[in-house]
Amino acid sequence: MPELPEVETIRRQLAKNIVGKKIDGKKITDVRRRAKILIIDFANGHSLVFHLKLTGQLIYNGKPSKYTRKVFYFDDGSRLIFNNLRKFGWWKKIKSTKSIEAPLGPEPFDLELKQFKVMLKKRPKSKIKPLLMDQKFIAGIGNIYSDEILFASCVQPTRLAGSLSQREVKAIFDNTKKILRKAIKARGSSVRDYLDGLGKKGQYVKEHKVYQKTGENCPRCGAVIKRIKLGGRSAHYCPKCQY
DNA sequence: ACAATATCCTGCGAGC
DNA sequence: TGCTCGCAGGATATTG
Repeated sequence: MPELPEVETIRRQLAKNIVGKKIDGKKITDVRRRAKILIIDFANGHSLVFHLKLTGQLIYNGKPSKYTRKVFYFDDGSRLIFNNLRKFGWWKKIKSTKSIEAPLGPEPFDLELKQFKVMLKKRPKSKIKPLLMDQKFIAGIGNIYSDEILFASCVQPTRLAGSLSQREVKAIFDNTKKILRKAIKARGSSVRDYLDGLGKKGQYVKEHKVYQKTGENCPRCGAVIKRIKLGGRSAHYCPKCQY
């Protein structure tokens, strides 16, 4: 499930390989990421935008498979394949990315603690996990990293934003950046379908403490990891050392 | 303002 | 073996 670290990994790899090349005579000037959306900019101001959703893959010089929905060819003969097994992902060509970027919340790495506190104050009745996953609230966090961030912060996913202590808010803020940073270093989490921009698996699954660890022992206190449904999503947490 | 649910789609593993 | 069922889930629309 590509979230911020996975899309950022792909972005970096693609940027290295395709900036300066051309598709249909149009020169690529940049490869950007906003939330979980990957953006390829062209010199004429137009962009190709991709959302990988659950099972999307963007692989530079990848070998097409039965799930390859689109292949982009570059002027040097290299290519970019877009795989989309469950067809939730999408891509399109647009003239401006403004309308796509406008509704999204701030990027975690651009965020300051003070601002984060103000954001939370506006949503006191929201449960913290669904809130962290709300792209209009903060960009790029999905089911995996929200579970891991809350575990690291010792906060239960059902806690209301307004009930968090200053200390807990700071922990969530710090752990968000820390975990996302570490996950990018590991090239993301290949739980099932995700592959990076070169077709390789991300290594961050090894660092998962609670995500999909239902029934296993908490690495911090030994209690049994629990799974609950929250807004149609599964939340994994330790009932003993997350409060 | 918030929660819960269905929806899109396909593969996989469990259970019978 | 081969069926059915539940599950995985990002974002959105809908209903409560």
